[in-house]
Formats: sequence, C-alpha cells, structure tokens
Amino acid sequence: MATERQRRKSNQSVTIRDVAAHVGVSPMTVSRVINRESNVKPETRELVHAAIRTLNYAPSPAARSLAGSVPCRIGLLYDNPSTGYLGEFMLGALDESSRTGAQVLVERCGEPEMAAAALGKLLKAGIDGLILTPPLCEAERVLAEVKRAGVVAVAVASGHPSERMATIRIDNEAAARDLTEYLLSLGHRHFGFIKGHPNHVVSQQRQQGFLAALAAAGIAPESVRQEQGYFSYRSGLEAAERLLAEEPYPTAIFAANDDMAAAAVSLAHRIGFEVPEDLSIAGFDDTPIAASVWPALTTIHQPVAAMARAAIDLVLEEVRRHREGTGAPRQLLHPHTLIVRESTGIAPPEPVGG
Amino acid sequence: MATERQRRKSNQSVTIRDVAAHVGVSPMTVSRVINRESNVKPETRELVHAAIRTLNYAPSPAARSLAGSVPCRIGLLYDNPSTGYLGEFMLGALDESSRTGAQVLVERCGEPEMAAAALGKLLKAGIDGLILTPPLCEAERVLAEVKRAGVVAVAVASGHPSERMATIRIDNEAAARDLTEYLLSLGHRHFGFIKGHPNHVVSQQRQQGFLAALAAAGIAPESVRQEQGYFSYRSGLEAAERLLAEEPYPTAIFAANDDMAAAAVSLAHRIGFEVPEDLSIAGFDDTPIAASVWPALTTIHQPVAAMARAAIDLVLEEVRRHREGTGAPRQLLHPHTLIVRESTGIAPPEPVGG
DNA sequence: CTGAAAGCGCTTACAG
DNA sequence: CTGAAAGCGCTTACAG
Repeated sequence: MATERQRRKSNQSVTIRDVAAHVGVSPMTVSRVINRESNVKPETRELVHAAIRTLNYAPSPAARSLAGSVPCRIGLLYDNPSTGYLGEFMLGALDESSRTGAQVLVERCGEPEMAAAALGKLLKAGIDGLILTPPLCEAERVLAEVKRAGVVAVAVASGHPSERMATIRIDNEAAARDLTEYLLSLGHRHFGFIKGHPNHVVSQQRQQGFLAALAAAGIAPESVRQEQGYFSYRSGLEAAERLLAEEPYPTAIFAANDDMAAAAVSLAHRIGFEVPEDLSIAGFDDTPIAASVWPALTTIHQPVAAMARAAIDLVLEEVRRHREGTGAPRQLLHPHTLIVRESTGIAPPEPVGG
Repeated sequence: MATERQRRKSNQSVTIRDVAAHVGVSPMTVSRVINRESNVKPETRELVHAAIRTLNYAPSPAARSLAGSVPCRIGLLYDNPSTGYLGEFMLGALDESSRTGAQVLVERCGEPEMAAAALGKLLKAGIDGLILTPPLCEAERVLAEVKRAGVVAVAVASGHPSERMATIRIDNEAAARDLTEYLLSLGHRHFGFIKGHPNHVVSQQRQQGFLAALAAAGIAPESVRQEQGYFSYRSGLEAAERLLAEEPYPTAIFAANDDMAAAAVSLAHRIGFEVPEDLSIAGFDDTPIAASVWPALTTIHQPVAAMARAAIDLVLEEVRRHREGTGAPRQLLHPHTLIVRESTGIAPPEPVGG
C-alpha cells in the first residue's frame, strides 16, 4: 500500500485555487481577474470578485514575483563606504525595498576603472535596474560603462538632468541662493567663498546660486574673495587661510561643502577669530560633521533618505517604462532645507581683524 | 513532431541549480549550505561557498519564502541615522541580507521611550529576529522591552557579553592597550586622557586598556591627567582645554572616541600647539571625521561592515537555536585594527608649552 | 473567453 | 552526508 505523501503545510490559508474552486473556474481565470486582463467575461469576473471578497483572499507577493517577470532586483553602486551620506541613503533604500519586496544588491566601485567589473558582477546577479550614488553618477567612465551595458539606471544627486537617465536631485543653485540670502539677512556684506571641486557639476551650481543672491542684493562679484577648494577638509583649511590672510576680512564665509566649512572654523579659531561673533561660516550638505563640530554648522540639508526611497521606486518604474518603450527618463527634484545652527550670526559692525 | 516548449525566461541568471552544477552536487546540498545546516561535509561546503562567490549568486527571497518556512525577516533597530557608523553598518547588513535572501526591516528608535512602539511595529511586520545597533544595545529601556517581547536579538558593539542575548563586538580594552603601546613606542611618557560617556560600558573598557598599558610600562596612573568627556565634540573641546591649561603639558592625548580627538586637535591648534610635533592626539572608532580632519587621526578601526554581516548571520542562527531550545547565545569577538595617521608622532624631547 | 501544462527558484519530507 | 521527488502560489506560453 502506497503511503500518501503528506501535503506540505502552507503559510497561506486562502489561495488562488480556493477562489477558483469556489467559483467553479480554473485558477487561470482568477489570475486574469487579479491582473485586470480584459479577456474575461464580465459575469465571470464579477463572480470571481465576489469569491475573493467572501474568502478574503490576498495574492502572495512571493509567488507572484517568482512566477512572473515583475522587476525586483536592484543594483546599487556606491563609492566610499564611510561617508556620512551613505548611511542615510542605505537606510532609505533598505526601508523602501523591504516595503515593496524589491531586493537590493550593493556593490562597491572605488575607482572609475572598476566600473566595468562592478557592473558586470551586478548584471550577472540578474539586476533589473541600477542606482548610482554620488559621486559615481558624475564619473564619465562609469556612465559610459552603464550606457554600454544598456542597463536601466537612476542617478542620485547628480548635478544636472539627463536625457539618457532618470535623476533624483535637489536644486543646488536655489539652495545656495537660500543660504546666501540668509547670510545677507544677518547683515553680512563682505563675503568669502570656498569653491568645490572643479570636476563636480554641483560646484558650479552652488557658486552660481551664491553669486546670484549677491547680485540681487547689489553686491559686486569683484568684492567677493573666492578661493579654490576640492571638497576635502585639507583643501578647506588652505582656502580659508588664504581668505583670512589679509584685510579687509570677510564677515562671512560660505564653503561649498561641510568638510571645508568645518576646516574653515578650525582655521579661524587658530588665527584668533571668534565664530560666529567675528566671522560667520556656513557649509553645504548637512553631513555628520556639520552637527558634531563646535560651533555646529549652518548648512543646507538634502532629504537623503527620502531620495533613496524615491530612487528605489523610480528605478522599478523606469524598468517598466523601458520595457514598454514609452516616454523619457523622469527627472525628480527634491526639496532642500536651510539648517541654521551656531556657526552663523549677525554681522559685526565692522569687519574684524585676527 | 512535437515542438519543444520554450523554456521560460527567468529574471535571475544565477540560480541554485547553476551553483549546484558548478560544484557538481545537487541543489539540495547548496540549499543546505545556504541555510547553514550542519550536515554537509566541510569540503563540500567550502566548494559551494566558493562557487557562490564566483558566480555572485544571491538566493531569491521570493522563492525561499514561497517554498519554506525559513526565518528570513530581520528587524534592525537603530538610533541616529546620520552617524558615520551607520553607513558602513547598513552596507554590510544589506550586502549579507541580499546574499542570504533575508529581508531586513529597519526601524528608528530615536528615544528609549519609543522602544516599545518601534519594536511593536517590527513584530507586527512578522520579524523572526532583531538586531540592535549601538547605542541602543546599552539602553536599559530598550533591553527591557526586547526581553518583554521575547524576541530573539543580537546586540552589536555592546560593551560586554550577555547571557540573555547574542553579541558581536571588539575587545575595547585590548584595542585601547594597542593604541597606548603604540604611543609609548613613539617615546611618549606624559599622557592626557579624555574619558568617554560615563554611562557607556566601553568608556571604562577603553580607559582600563589605556591604564593597563601605562602600568605595564611603569608609568604611574597619578602622573596621567584624565578629564571627563561625553563622546561629543563639544565635550572634547572642553576636556582638551582643561588638559592643556597648565604645565606640565602632556605630549600625547588619547581621547575615547574620534569626535573628542578631533576637537582636541582643533583646540590644540587654537592655543598654539603643533600636532603632532608638540602634541600627539589619538582617537577611537575610525569614524569618517577621523580621516577627514587634518592632521588625520590615528585611531582604532572596528570592522563595522563585517560585524554587520555577522549580525545578519548570527540572528538567523540564533532564531534556529532558539527554536531548537539548545545552547546559549553566542558571543562573537571581531578583530580591531590600529590605524596610524598623521595626528601622532615621535615624542618631543621635552614637553612643550603653548 | 477559458483552461491544462509547465515552470519560476527554492524547500520540505522522505529515502538511502 | 547526499539526492530525487513533490510542492509552495502564482504566471507565462500555448491551445482551443
């Protein structure tokens, strides 16, 4: 006598089979109704709907994604694991991916030369789409590789919109303008500016926003001392030193990122300026260093976690769009926030010496 | 003539079958390795692991959850999203979870009072186990809530082993000893120490390691000036100020974390010390600030990403262990590394004034 | 408009 | 210690 093999106990109480049996149709028909396909007789459709309601049936997402070709694997290419930025980004990405049932595969691309290898690994793992975090989305080598591979991609925090690729970013120019207007509202008229890395598009945008706000306030660009920085603390130190080498001293320094602003604070202290009493200093990005140094930095905050969540959704949407061959890549703009902390204050009556 | 039915095109290029074929075993064996079942010959296990790595295979969460009743939902409770620590941790967690097909649900617990709510949310989402990141693993309220909920948990970077819970950490005392011995090897004999937050267990451990190394070198604890800090930059600034207020000045300052060490560097510069020529300064943790300030900080590095990966594995293991009702929670110790950068140097012949 | 068959990638339950 | 078989709940691809 053949012993009956025990039926596997399922996690799910009501399945598509139960609904089908209840109506007296095949599971296929139920599947069609669930997926809103048009080729089902209206009356049958109604019966199925009724049964679904009666039995309180919910389709299993696991089974659907296994059986179907719903895109659900997302590659995430990043550069440096120990930036403050990445933490919040990963958080948002992780959060949204678990909510939508997508799977995120992360891969490091430390040097642009590694782009091909890193991308190859992700493609071999079967990703449906790709997310590029900064600064990879500005590296030509990386972009070329992505194009060559023909993979659907979303660039986060890249400097400018793209025809080739969907992007998610903030308006760097408007943000720099907002921050500069705040400094103007504190009475500052003598400015120093520490420029960002010349290779990054955001550097120009931030500078332009800064100059635009000054122009609107009737301050001539020639009256502003600008020094080249490269986004590193070290470069900020050197730029600030040049900025504060001789009179007339600025009463406010705007650095194109937080690391350079933190360096400027440190250098100002070193040569005898009080911050913000003698000198206001502001940064950009709101990375962890901005809140930890003292005085804490006035800066611009990007909604990084929200942008990461949006990136997950957007890449899935782009994959679908791409398969249907319709429309153009979407360009998303997220809101920035001016964060006022202790490193900025009312302008001193006269620019102060060191 | 029967036409061959077209094989369904799959989303996933590398499957358990490919790995199995690559090694020359059955998919079952690969499955066993993935699920860390003990009944696989070690050599086979190694071969499978190698193949997984070579092929960059990631199990499909959909298939796993559909087929089995494997625990695969992991809750991750964190505190502050914008610490440098979290970035690397998330990275490791994401990496390992996608590799093992586990799903990580993240939830923020900003205040210990929110522990119940945050935990409730995760439990309702059906997590099988929980990971606690620092500093949550030391908050009594949080631990009490975890115990009350009866959920299997793993504490990361908590100060000491626990009977109630699995832990993953580094040996803080040994690490502090290593760093201190390095300073001693540079000829330093006059030390200052900035203590960590008194509520954190690691503070005592780091202090003890520091003092133990000094004792071994024949330096009396009374000759060392110690100041209370609270892990914040601000507290480091104040502690360093007291440390450098009067002669005899130390030639080396060891701060219990990087933020305080960075603050000490800034203050030292402010009052005329050159770092490291007049004064060496070292930190602990190797957070982003350590590499970004100038001079960059000599410090102790924790393998954060590796610890996160281990946490994912360990929590799944603990869930299984718990279900079987055997053994005690595992206590894992990870290796630390001394990172020598520019903030430390050979001791000056005589302690130098400001 | 409808359904039987095969399969998605994995695991459970069984047998060696 | 290892594997062949069956099945998880659904969809694709085909045939009427």
